Amino acid sequence: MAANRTTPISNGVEGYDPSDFPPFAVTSDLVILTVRPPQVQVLLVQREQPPYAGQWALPGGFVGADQSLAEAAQFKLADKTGIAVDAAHLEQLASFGDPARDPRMRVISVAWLALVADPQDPVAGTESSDAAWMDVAKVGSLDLAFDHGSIVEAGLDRARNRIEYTTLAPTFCADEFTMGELRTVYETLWGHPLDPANFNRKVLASTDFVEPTGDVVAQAKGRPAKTYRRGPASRLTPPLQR
Amino acid sequence: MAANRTTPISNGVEGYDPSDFPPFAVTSDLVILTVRPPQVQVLLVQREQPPYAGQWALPGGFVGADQSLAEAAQFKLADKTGIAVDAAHLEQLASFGDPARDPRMRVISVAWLALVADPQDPVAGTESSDAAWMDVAKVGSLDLAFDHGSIVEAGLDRARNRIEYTTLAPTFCADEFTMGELRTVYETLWGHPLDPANFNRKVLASTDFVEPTGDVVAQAKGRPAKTYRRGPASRLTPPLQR
DNA sequence: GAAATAGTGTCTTTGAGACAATATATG
DNA sequence: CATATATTGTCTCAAAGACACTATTTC
Repeated sequence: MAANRTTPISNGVEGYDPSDFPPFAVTSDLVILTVRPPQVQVLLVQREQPPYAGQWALPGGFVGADQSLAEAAQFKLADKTGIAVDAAHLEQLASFGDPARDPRMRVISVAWLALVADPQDPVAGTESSDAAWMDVAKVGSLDLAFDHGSIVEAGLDRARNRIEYTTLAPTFCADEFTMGELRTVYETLWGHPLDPANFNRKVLASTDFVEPTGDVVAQAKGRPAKTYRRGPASRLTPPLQR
Repeated sequence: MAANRTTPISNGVEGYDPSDFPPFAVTSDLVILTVRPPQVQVLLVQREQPPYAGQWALPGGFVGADQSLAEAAQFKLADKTGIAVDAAHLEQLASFGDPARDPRMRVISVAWLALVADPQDPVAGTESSDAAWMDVAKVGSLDLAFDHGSIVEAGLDRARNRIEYTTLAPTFCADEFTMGELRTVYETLWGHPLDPANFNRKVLASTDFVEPTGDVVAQAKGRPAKTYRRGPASRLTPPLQR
Protein backbone atom coordinates (compact mmCIF):
# COMPACT_ATOMS: atom_id res chain seq x y z
CA MET A 1 0.00 0.00 0.00
CA ALA A 2 1.02 3.50 -0.17
CA ALA A 3 0.57 5.94 2.60
CA ASN A 4 -2.60 4.59 4.05
CA ARG A 5 -1.42 6.20 7.23
CA THR A 6 0.21 9.55 7.09
CA THR A 7 2.24 9.11 10.22
CA PRO A 8 5.22 6.97 11.12
CA ILE A 9 4.27 3.50 12.13
CA SER A 10 5.58 4.12 15.62
CA ASN A 11 2.82 6.44 16.73
CA GLY A 12 -0.90 6.64 16.26
CA VAL A 13 -1.51 10.29 15.42
CA GLU A 14 -3.19 10.92 12.08
CA GLY A 15 -1.39 13.81 10.40
CA TYR A 16 -0.99 14.82 6.80
CA ASP A 17 2.33 16.53 6.54
CA PRO A 18 5.39 15.51 4.52
CA SER A 19 7.55 16.07 7.57
CA ASP A 20 5.64 13.26 9.26
CA PHE A 21 7.54 10.54 7.50
CA PRO A 22 11.27 9.99 7.19
CA PRO A 23 12.85 10.47 3.76
CA PHE A 24 14.31 7.48 1.95
CA ALA A 25 16.39 7.08 -1.14
CA VAL A 26 15.33 4.20 -3.40
CA THR A 27 17.63 2.36 -5.77
CA SER A 28 16.98 -0.29 -8.37
CA ASP A 29 19.79 -2.85 -8.41
CA LEU A 30 20.23 -5.78 -10.75
CA VAL A 31 21.49 -9.30 -10.45
CA ILE A 32 22.18 -9.96 -14.13
CA LEU A 33 22.99 -13.61 -14.67
CA THR A 34 24.28 -15.43 -17.69
CA VAL A 35 25.42 -19.00 -18.22
CA ARG A 36 28.87 -19.56 -19.64
CA PRO A 37 29.53 -23.25 -19.10
CA PRO A 38 30.93 -24.36 -16.82
CA GLN A 39 30.30 -21.11 -14.96
CA VAL A 40 27.33 -19.00 -14.03
CA GLN A 41 28.34 -15.37 -14.24
CA VAL A 42 26.99 -12.15 -12.80
CA LEU A 43 27.61 -8.65 -14.10
CA LEU A 44 29.36 -6.42 -11.55
CA VAL A 45 30.60 -2.85 -11.63
CA GLN A 46 33.53 -1.37 -9.81
CA ARG A 47 32.66 1.54 -7.55
CA GLU A 48 34.58 4.75 -8.08
CA GLN A 49 33.19 6.80 -5.20
CA PRO A 50 33.00 6.05 -1.50
CA PRO A 51 31.53 4.30 0.27
CA TYR A 52 33.12 1.03 -0.76
CA ALA A 53 35.23 2.80 -3.42
CA GLY A 54 37.13 0.30 -5.51
CA GLN A 55 34.95 -2.63 -4.49
CA TRP A 56 32.65 -4.53 -6.78
CA ALA A 57 28.92 -3.92 -6.63
CA LEU A 58 25.73 -4.68 -8.49
CA PRO A 59 24.81 -2.35 -11.32
CA GLY A 60 21.99 -0.07 -10.34
CA GLY A 61 21.14 3.43 -9.35
CA PHE A 62 18.63 5.77 -7.84
CA VAL A 63 15.09 5.53 -9.10
CA GLY A 64 14.03 8.72 -10.84
CA ALA A 65 11.25 10.85 -9.47
CA ASP A 66 8.87 9.90 -12.27
CA GLN A 67 10.27 6.50 -13.04
CA SER A 68 8.57 3.27 -12.08
CA LEU A 69 10.65 0.65 -10.34
CA ALA A 70 10.47 -1.58 -13.41
CA GLU A 71 11.48 1.24 -15.73
CA ALA A 72 14.52 2.00 -13.62
CA ALA A 73 15.55 -1.64 -13.78
CA GLN A 74 14.96 -1.89 -17.53
CA PHE A 75 16.94 1.26 -18.11
CA LYS A 76 19.90 -0.01 -16.17
CA LEU A 77 19.76 -3.41 -17.85
CA ALA A 78 19.85 -1.89 -21.32
CA ASP A 79 22.55 0.56 -20.25
CA LYS A 80 24.85 -2.09 -18.86
CA THR A 81 24.33 -5.00 -21.22
CA GLY A 82 23.10 -3.40 -24.42
CA ILE A 83 20.65 -6.29 -24.63
CA ALA A 84 17.14 -5.58 -25.84
CA VAL A 85 14.76 -5.71 -22.89
CA ASP A 86 12.45 -8.19 -24.58
CA ALA A 87 15.32 -10.58 -25.24
CA ALA A 88 16.02 -10.84 -21.53
CA HIS A 89 13.93 -11.88 -18.59
CA LEU A 90 13.53 -9.35 -15.80
CA GLU A 91 11.65 -9.93 -12.58
CA GLN A 92 11.58 -8.29 -9.21
CA LEU A 93 13.61 -10.17 -6.63
CA ALA A 94 13.15 -8.52 -3.25
CA SER A 95 13.77 -5.29 -1.40
CA PHE A 96 16.56 -4.73 1.06
CA GLY A 97 16.29 -1.94 3.55
CA ASP A 98 18.37 -2.51 6.64
CA PRO A 99 18.90 0.89 8.28
CA ALA A 100 22.67 0.36 8.37
CA ARG A 101 23.16 -1.02 4.89
CA ASP A 102 24.34 2.31 3.48
CA PRO A 103 26.50 4.48 5.74
CA ARG A 104 25.41 7.72 4.11
CA MET A 105 21.68 7.64 4.57
CA ARG A 106 18.61 5.48 4.59
CA VAL A 107 18.44 3.63 1.28
CA ILE A 108 15.98 0.98 0.13
CA SER A 109 17.28 -1.25 -2.62
CA VAL A 110 14.70 -2.88 -4.85
CA ALA A 111 16.62 -5.78 -6.35
CA TRP A 112 15.81 -7.30 -9.73
CA LEU A 113 16.83 -10.53 -11.34
CA ALA A 114 17.75 -10.48 -15.02
CA LEU A 115 18.51 -13.56 -17.10
CA VAL A 116 20.35 -12.99 -20.37
CA ALA A 117 21.91 -15.12 -23.06
CA ASP A 118 25.67 -15.47 -23.05
CA PRO A 119 26.92 -12.13 -24.45
CA GLN A 120 29.80 -12.99 -26.76
CA ASP A 121 31.25 -9.55 -26.17
CA PRO A 122 32.78 -9.26 -22.67
CA VAL A 123 30.68 -6.23 -21.72
CA ALA A 124 28.78 -5.10 -24.76
CA GLY A 125 27.20 -1.73 -25.27
CA THR A 126 28.50 -0.20 -22.10
CA GLU A 127 30.03 3.20 -22.40
CA SER A 128 31.50 2.93 -18.94
CA SER A 129 33.85 -0.06 -19.07
CA ASP A 130 33.89 -0.44 -15.31
CA ALA A 131 31.71 -3.52 -15.68
CA ALA A 132 32.75 -7.16 -15.82
CA TRP A 133 31.24 -10.62 -15.80
CA MET A 134 32.31 -12.58 -12.73
CA ASP A 135 31.89 -16.24 -11.85
CA VAL A 136 29.25 -16.47 -9.16
CA ALA A 137 31.42 -19.08 -7.49
CA LYS A 138 33.98 -16.36 -6.80
CA VAL A 139 31.53 -13.73 -5.59
CA GLY A 140 31.76 -14.96 -2.02
CA SER A 141 35.45 -14.16 -1.83
CA LEU A 142 35.00 -10.82 -3.60
CA ASP A 143 33.41 -9.03 -0.62
CA LEU A 144 30.90 -6.99 -2.57
CA ALA A 145 29.85 -3.50 -1.51
CA PHE A 146 26.85 -2.99 0.77
CA ASP A 147 24.77 -6.17 1.18
CA HIS A 148 25.19 -7.06 -2.48
CA GLY A 149 26.73 -10.40 -1.66
CA SER A 150 23.50 -11.66 -0.16
CA ILE A 151 21.47 -10.14 -2.98
CA VAL A 152 23.46 -12.17 -5.50
CA GLU A 153 22.80 -15.27 -3.39
CA ALA A 154 19.08 -14.55 -3.44
CA GLY A 155 19.12 -14.04 -7.20
CA LEU A 156 20.98 -17.25 -7.82
CA ASP A 157 18.59 -19.20 -5.62
CA ARG A 158 15.66 -17.71 -7.47
CA ALA A 159 17.11 -18.55 -10.87
CA ARG A 160 17.81 -22.14 -9.86
CA ASN A 161 14.24 -22.51 -8.70
CA ARG A 162 12.63 -20.76 -11.63
CA ILE A 163 14.05 -23.02 -14.32
CA GLU A 164 12.55 -25.96 -12.48
CA TYR A 165 8.92 -25.09 -13.16
CA THR A 166 9.02 -22.26 -15.69
CA THR A 167 10.20 -22.11 -19.28
CA LEU A 168 12.91 -19.54 -18.55
CA ALA A 169 15.95 -21.68 -19.26
CA PRO A 170 16.02 -20.85 -23.01
CA THR A 171 16.49 -17.19 -22.01
CA PHE A 172 20.09 -18.18 -21.38
CA CYS A 173 20.40 -19.60 -24.91
CA ALA A 174 20.54 -18.09 -28.37
CA ASP A 175 17.35 -17.87 -30.39
CA GLU A 176 17.88 -21.38 -31.71
CA PHE A 177 19.48 -23.95 -29.49
CA THR A 178 20.15 -27.65 -29.25
CA MET A 179 19.03 -30.00 -26.52
CA GLY A 180 22.63 -30.24 -25.43
CA GLU A 181 22.87 -26.49 -25.01
CA LEU A 182 19.65 -26.33 -23.06
CA ARG A 183 20.72 -29.23 -20.89
CA THR A 184 24.03 -27.54 -20.21
CA VAL A 185 22.15 -24.50 -18.88
CA TYR A 186 20.44 -26.71 -16.34
CA GLU A 187 23.60 -28.57 -15.49
CA THR A 188 25.56 -25.37 -15.01
CA LEU A 189 22.97 -23.74 -12.79
CA TRP A 190 22.21 -26.84 -10.78
CA GLY A 191 25.81 -27.95 -10.60
CA HIS A 192 25.39 -31.58 -11.55
CA PRO A 193 25.00 -33.63 -14.73
CA LEU A 194 21.65 -34.72 -16.09
CA ASP A 195 20.94 -37.82 -18.12
CA PRO A 196 20.79 -36.64 -21.76
CA ALA A 197 18.27 -39.30 -22.74
CA ASN A 198 15.82 -38.53 -19.95
CA PHE A 199 16.31 -34.79 -20.31
CA ASN A 200 15.46 -34.99 -23.97
CA ARG A 201 12.25 -36.87 -23.39
CA LYS A 202 11.11 -34.70 -20.51
CA VAL A 203 11.66 -31.45 -22.38
CA LEU A 204 9.75 -32.72 -25.41
CA ALA A 205 6.97 -34.04 -23.18
CA SER A 206 6.48 -30.63 -21.56
CA THR A 207 3.80 -29.08 -23.73
CA ASP A 208 4.90 -26.00 -25.67
CA PHE A 209 8.21 -25.73 -23.87
CA VAL A 210 10.24 -25.90 -27.09
CA GLU A 211 9.41 -26.14 -30.79
CA PRO A 212 11.57 -27.93 -33.36
CA THR A 213 12.98 -25.71 -36.08
CA GLY A 214 13.52 -28.65 -38.43
CA ASP A 215 17.18 -27.75 -38.79
CA VAL A 216 20.25 -29.49 -37.52
CA VAL A 217 23.56 -27.96 -36.57
CA ALA A 218 26.99 -29.59 -36.65
CA GLN A 219 28.81 -30.31 -33.42
CA ALA A 220 32.55 -30.21 -32.74
CA LYS A 221 32.39 -33.96 -32.53
CA GLY A 222 29.59 -36.43 -32.99
CA ARG A 223 26.20 -36.45 -34.58
CA PRO A 224 24.66 -33.09 -35.55
CA ALA A 225 21.92 -31.91 -33.22
CA LYS A 226 18.39 -30.79 -34.02
CA THR A 227 17.67 -27.22 -33.05
CA TYR A 228 14.70 -25.79 -31.20
CA ARG A 229 13.10 -22.47 -30.45
CA ARG A 230 11.27 -21.60 -27.26
CA GLY A 231 7.59 -22.39 -27.32
CA PRO A 232 4.64 -20.33 -26.09
CA ALA A 233 4.32 -21.97 -22.66
CA SER A 234 5.47 -20.12 -19.58
CA ARG A 235 5.14 -22.92 -17.07
CA LEU A 236 6.60 -26.41 -17.31
CA THR A 237 3.97 -29.11 -17.13
CA PRO A 238 5.17 -31.32 -15.69
CA PRO A 239 8.15 -29.55 -14.08
CA LEU A 240 11.71 -30.73 -14.46
CA GLN A 241 13.43 -31.97 -11.36
CA ARG A 242 16.87 -31.18 -10.00
CA MET B 1 22.05 -2.25 -3.68
CA ALA B 2 22.11 0.95 -1.92
CA ALA B 3 23.40 4.09 -3.45
CA ASN B 4 26.14 2.65 -5.53
CA ARG B 5 25.58 5.70 -7.66
CA THR B 6 24.90 8.96 -6.00
CA THR B 7 23.01 10.45 -8.91
CA PRO B 8 19.66 9.78 -10.50
CA ILE B 9 19.73 6.96 -12.95
CA SER B 10 18.96 9.33 -15.76
CA ASN B 11 22.34 11.02 -15.86
CA GLY B 12 25.91 9.93 -15.47
CA VAL B 13 27.43 12.54 -13.19
CA GLU B 14 28.98 11.20 -10.00
CA GLY B 15 27.88 13.48 -7.18
CA TYR B 16 27.57 12.97 -3.47
CA ASP B 17 24.83 15.25 -2.34
CA PRO B 18 21.50 14.30 -0.77
CA SER B 19 19.76 16.69 -3.11
CA ASP B 20 20.94 14.51 -5.98
CA PHE B 21 18.24 11.92 -5.51
CA PRO B 22 14.49 12.30 -5.25
CA PRO B 23 12.87 11.73 -1.85
CA PHE B 24 10.57 8.77 -1.38
CA ALA B 25 8.27 7.68 1.40
CA VAL B 26 8.37 3.98 2.17
CA THR B 27 5.53 2.00 3.70
CA SER B 28 5.28 -1.55 4.92
CA ASP B 29 1.91 -3.04 4.05
CA LEU B 30 0.54 -6.43 4.97
CA VAL B 31 -1.58 -9.05 3.29
CA ILE B 32 -2.67 -10.95 6.39
CA LEU B 33 -4.44 -14.14 5.40
CA THR B 34 -6.37 -16.63 7.44
CA VAL B 35 -8.45 -19.65 6.49
CA ARG B 36 -12.02 -19.81 7.72
CA PRO B 37 -13.57 -22.61 5.71
CA PRO B 38 -15.08 -22.27 3.24
CA GLN B 39 -13.47 -18.84 2.88
CA VAL B 40 -9.99 -17.41 2.78
CA GLN B 41 -10.02 -14.07 4.54
CA VAL B 42 -7.78 -11.04 4.53
CA LEU B 43 -7.53 -8.36 7.20
CA LEU B 44 -8.46 -4.91 5.92
CA VAL B 45 -8.72 -1.51 7.54
CA GLN B 46 -11.04 1.33 6.67
CA ARG B 47 -9.27 4.55 5.80
CA GLU B 48 -10.25 7.63 7.74
CA GLN B 49 -8.19 10.24 5.93
CA PRO B 50 -7.97 11.09 2.25
CA PRO B 51 -6.93 9.92 -0.19
CA TYR B 52 -9.40 7.06 -0.53
CA ALA B 53 -11.12 8.05 2.73
CA GLY B 54 -13.77 5.52 3.65
CA GLN B 55 -12.37 2.82 1.40
CA TRP B 56 -10.83 -0.40 2.55
CA ALA B 57 -7.07 -0.80 2.46
CA LEU B 58 -4.32 -3.08 3.66
CA PRO B 59 -3.00 -2.46 7.15
CA GLY B 60 0.39 -0.81 7.07
CA GLY B 61 2.22 2.39 7.58
CA PHE B 62 5.35 4.36 7.05
CA VAL B 63 8.61 2.69 7.89
CA GLY B 64 10.37 4.47 10.74
CA ALA B 65 13.72 6.13 10.21
CA ASP B 66 15.59 3.49 12.21
CA GLN B 67 13.27 0.61 11.58
CA SER B 68 14.12 -2.27 9.28
CA LEU B 69 11.49 -3.28 6.73
CA ALA B 70 10.87 -6.52 8.58
CA GLU B 71 10.52 -4.75 11.92
CA ALA B 72 7.93 -2.40 10.49
CA ALA B 73 5.95 -5.36 9.17
CA GLN B 74 6.21 -7.29 12.44
CA PHE B 75 5.09 -4.26 14.40
CA LYS B 76 2.04 -3.77 12.26
CA LEU B 77 1.15 -7.45 12.35
CA ALA B 78 1.24 -7.53 16.15
CA ASP B 79 -0.62 -4.24 16.33
CA LYS B 80 -3.44 -5.37 14.09
CA THR B 81 -3.89 -9.01 15.02
CA GLY B 82 -2.50 -9.28 18.52
CA ILE B 83 -0.93 -12.53 17.37
CA ALA B 84 2.56 -13.36 18.59
CA VAL B 85 5.00 -12.88 15.73
CA ASP B 86 6.47 -16.37 16.11
CA ALA B 87 3.02 -17.95 15.84
CA ALA B 88 2.52 -16.43 12.42
CA HIS B 89 4.45 -16.67 9.19
CA LEU B 90 5.69 -13.43 7.71
CA GLU B 91 7.58 -13.11 4.44
CA GLN B 92 8.30 -10.31 2.05
CA LEU B 93 6.02 -10.33 -0.96
CA ALA B 94 7.11 -7.61 -3.38
CA SER B 95 7.48 -3.88 -3.68
CA PHE B 96 5.09 -1.61 -5.51
CA GLY B 97 6.25 1.77 -6.64
CA ASP B 98 4.28 3.12 -9.53
CA PRO B 99 4.76 6.91 -9.60
CA ALA B 100 1.01 7.47 -9.67
CA ARG B 101 -0.03 4.97 -7.06
CA ASP B 102 -0.36 7.59 -4.33
CA PRO B 103 -1.72 10.99 -5.34
CA ARG B 104 0.07 12.84 -2.55
CA MET B 105 3.66 11.97 -3.25
CA ARG B 106 6.05 9.26 -4.35
CA VAL B 107 5.51 6.25 -2.12
CA ILE B 108 7.10 2.82 -2.32
CA SER B 109 5.09 0.07 -0.68
CA VAL B 110 7.01 -2.95 0.50
CA ALA B 111 4.29 -5.58 0.78
CA TRP B 112 4.45 -8.52 3.17
CA LEU B 113 2.50 -11.73 3.33
CA ALA B 114 1.39 -12.96 6.74
CA LEU B 115 -0.29 -16.29 7.40
CA VAL B 116 -2.12 -16.66 10.70
CA ALA B 117 -4.37 -19.22 12.34
CA ASP B 118 -8.08 -18.53 12.37
CA PRO B 119 -8.50 -15.89 15.11
CA GLN B 120 -11.68 -16.82 16.97
CA ASP B 121 -12.11 -13.18 17.98
CA PRO B 122 -13.27 -11.07 14.98
CA VAL B 123 -10.39 -8.61 15.28
CA ALA B 124 -8.45 -9.41 18.41
CA GLY B 125 -6.05 -7.13 20.20
CA THR B 126 -6.70 -4.12 18.03
CA GLU B 127 -7.29 -0.89 19.83
CA SER B 128 -8.57 0.72 16.66
CA SER B 129 -11.62 -1.31 15.64
CA ASP B 130 -11.51 -0.06 12.07
CA ALA B 131 -10.24 -3.46 10.99
CA ALA B 132 -12.22 -6.40 9.64
CA TRP B 133 -11.67 -9.82 8.09
CA MET B 134 -12.99 -9.96 4.55
CA ASP B 135 -13.52 -12.89 2.20
CA VAL B 136 -10.84 -12.69 -0.47
CA ALA B 137 -13.51 -13.67 -2.98
CA LYS B 138 -15.21 -10.33 -2.33
CA VAL B 139 -12.09 -8.21 -2.46
CA GLY B 140 -12.39 -7.71 -6.20
CA SER B 141 -15.73 -5.96 -5.84
CA LEU B 142 -14.52 -3.93 -2.86
CA ASP B 143 -12.33 -1.56 -4.89
CA LEU B 144 -9.52 -1.25 -2.40
CA ALA B 145 -7.52 1.94 -1.95
CA PHE B 146 -4.35 2.52 -3.96
CA ASP B 147 -3.15 -0.62 -5.77
CA HIS B 148 -4.02 -2.80 -2.81
CA GLY B 149 -6.33 -4.96 -4.86
CA SER B 150 -3.47 -6.29 -6.93
CA ILE B 151 -1.29 -6.68 -3.85
CA VAL B 152 -3.92 -8.95 -2.30
CA GLU B 153 -3.94 -10.96 -5.53
CA ALA B 154 -0.18 -11.35 -5.39
CA GLY B 155 -0.34 -12.44 -1.77
CA LEU B 156 -3.02 -15.01 -2.44
CA ASP B 157 -1.06 -16.44 -5.37
CA ARG B 158 2.02 -16.68 -3.23
CA ALA B 159 0.17 -18.42 -0.41
CA ARG B 160 -1.37 -20.95 -2.79
CA ASN B 161 2.05 -21.75 -4.17
CA ARG B 162 3.86 -21.85 -0.84
CA ILE B 163 1.71 -24.56 0.71
CA GLU B 164 2.52 -26.76 -2.26
CA TYR B 165 6.17 -27.26 -1.44
CA THR B 166 6.66 -25.82 2.03
CA THR B 167 5.31 -26.87 5.40
CA LEU B 168 3.44 -23.60 5.96
CA ALA B 169 -0.11 -24.95 5.84
CA PRO B 170 -0.23 -25.76 9.58
CA THR B 171 0.37 -22.04 10.24
CA PHE B 172 -3.32 -21.67 9.43
CA CYS B 173 -4.23 -24.28 12.05
CA ALA B 174 -4.21 -24.37 15.84
CA ASP B 175 -1.22 -25.87 17.62
CA GLU B 176 -2.75 -29.33 17.37
CA PHE B 177 -4.82 -30.22 14.37
CA THR B 178 -6.43 -33.16 12.63
CA MET B 179 -5.76 -34.37 9.12
CA GLY B 180 -9.22 -33.17 8.20
CA GLU B 181 -8.43 -29.65 9.39
CA LEU B 182 -5.15 -29.57 7.53
CA ARG B 183 -6.78 -30.91 4.42
CA THR B 184 -9.48 -28.27 4.66
CA VAL B 185 -6.78 -25.59 4.64
CA TYR B 186 -5.53 -26.91 1.31
CA GLU B 187 -9.02 -27.34 -0.08
CA THR B 188 -10.02 -23.82 0.91
CA LEU B 189 -6.94 -22.17 -0.53
CA TRP B 190 -6.89 -24.26 -3.69
CA GLY B 191 -10.64 -24.17 -4.15
CA HIS B 192 -11.25 -27.83 -4.83
CA PRO B 193 -11.63 -31.04 -2.82
CA LEU B 194 -8.77 -33.46 -2.21
CA ASP B 195 -9.06 -37.18 -1.69
CA PRO B 196 -8.86 -37.71 2.09
CA ALA B 197 -7.22 -41.09 1.72
CA ASN B 198 -4.45 -39.94 -0.59
CA PHE B 199 -3.95 -36.70 1.34
CA ASN B 200 -3.47 -38.64 4.54
CA ARG B 201 -0.83 -40.89 3.06
CA LYS B 202 1.05 -38.11 1.33
CA VAL B 203 1.24 -35.91 4.40
CA LEU B 204 2.52 -38.76 6.53
CA ALA B 205 5.02 -39.74 3.82
CA SER B 206 6.49 -36.23 3.75
CA THR B 207 9.31 -36.49 6.25
CA ASP B 208 8.94 -34.32 9.34
CA PHE B 209 5.94 -32.45 7.98
CA VAL B 210 3.72 -33.37 10.93
CA GLU B 211 4.19 -35.36 14.14
CA PRO B 212 1.46 -37.40 15.83
CA THR B 213 0.50 -36.23 19.30
CA GLY B 214 -0.95 -39.61 20.21
CA ASP B 215 -4.25 -38.00 21.11
CA VAL B 216 -7.58 -38.16 19.39
CA VAL B 217 -10.29 -35.55 19.33
CA ALA B 218 -14.04 -36.07 18.89
CA GLN B 219 -15.76 -34.84 15.77
CA ALA B 220 -19.28 -33.44 15.43
CA LYS B 221 -20.09 -36.63 13.65
CA GLY B 222 -18.11 -39.71 12.85
CA ARG B 223 -14.99 -41.37 14.11
CA PRO B 224 -12.66 -39.30 16.32
CA ALA B 225 -9.54 -38.06 14.59
CA LYS B 226 -5.90 -38.36 15.58
CA THR B 227 -4.20 -35.03 16.15
CA TYR B 228 -0.83 -33.82 14.92
CA ARG B 229 1.63 -31.03 15.55
CA ARG B 230 3.83 -29.45 12.92
CA GLY B 231 7.18 -31.17 12.46
CA PRO B 232 10.64 -29.64 12.08
CA ALA B 233 10.76 -29.72 8.27
CA SER B 234 10.36 -26.52 6.32
CA ARG B 235 10.12 -27.99 2.84
CA LEU B 236 7.80 -30.76 1.67
CA THR B 237 9.66 -33.72 0.25
CA PRO B 238 8.01 -34.72 -1.93
CA PRO B 239 5.70 -31.73 -2.51
CA LEU B 240 1.94 -31.94 -2.49
CA GLN B 241 0.17 -31.27 -5.73
CA ARG B 242 -2.83 -29.14 -6.48
C1' DG C 1 -29.18 -49.17 12.01
C1' DA C 2 -28.27 -44.85 9.06
C1' DA C 3 -25.16 -41.37 8.27
C1' DA C 4 -20.93 -39.14 8.71
C1' DT C 5 -16.13 -38.74 9.21
C1' DA C 6 -11.49 -41.13 9.84
C1' DG C 7 -8.34 -44.14 8.21
C1' DT C 8 -6.40 -48.46 5.39
C1' DG C 9 -5.77 -51.36 1.27
C1' DT C 10 -5.25 -52.00 -3.49
C1' DC C 11 -5.10 -51.32 -8.31
C1' DT C 12 -3.89 -48.53 -12.41
C1' DT C 13 -1.47 -45.07 -14.61
C1' DT C 14 2.25 -41.90 -15.02
C1' DG C 15 6.54 -40.18 -14.61
C1' DA C 16 11.56 -40.55 -13.01
C1' DG C 17 15.83 -42.62 -13.52
C1' DA C 18 19.13 -46.17 -15.05
C1' DC C 19 21.04 -47.77 -18.88
C1' DA C 20 21.31 -50.39 -23.36
C1' DA C 21 21.14 -49.61 -28.15
C1' DT C 22 21.22 -46.99 -32.38
C1' DA C 23 22.51 -42.83 -35.47
C1' DT C 24 25.84 -39.81 -37.40
C1' DA C 25 29.35 -36.96 -37.21
C1' DT C 26 35.09 -36.14 -36.75
C1' DG C 27 39.94 -37.62 -36.77
C1' DC D 1 37.60 -47.88 -37.22
C1' DA D 2 37.78 -45.38 -32.51
C1' DT D 3 35.47 -41.89 -30.32
C1' DA D 4 32.23 -38.49 -29.26
C1' DT D 5 27.74 -36.60 -29.14
C1' DA D 6 22.75 -37.09 -30.31
C1' DT D 7 18.70 -39.66 -30.04
C1' DT D 8 15.61 -43.63 -29.25
C1' DG D 9 14.12 -47.74 -26.69
C1' DT D 10 13.29 -50.42 -22.65
C1' DC D 11 13.03 -51.71 -18.01
C1' DT D 12 12.28 -50.81 -13.06
C1' DC D 13 10.69 -48.29 -9.31
C1' DA D 14 8.06 -44.74 -6.93
C1' DA D 15 4.48 -41.67 -6.56
C1' DA D 16 -0.33 -39.99 -7.90
C1' DG D 17 -5.04 -40.78 -8.20
C1' DA D 18 -9.29 -43.52 -8.15
C1' DC D 19 -11.88 -45.99 -5.29
C1' DA D 20 -13.33 -50.08 -2.46
C1' DC D 21 -13.30 -51.19 2.19
C1' DT D 22 -12.94 -50.98 7.29
C1' DA D 23 -13.31 -48.33 11.86
C1' DT D 24 -15.71 -45.56 15.09
C1' DT D 25 -18.47 -42.21 16.34
C1' DT D 26 -23.54 -39.53 16.76
C1' DC D 27 -28.48 -39.49 16.14
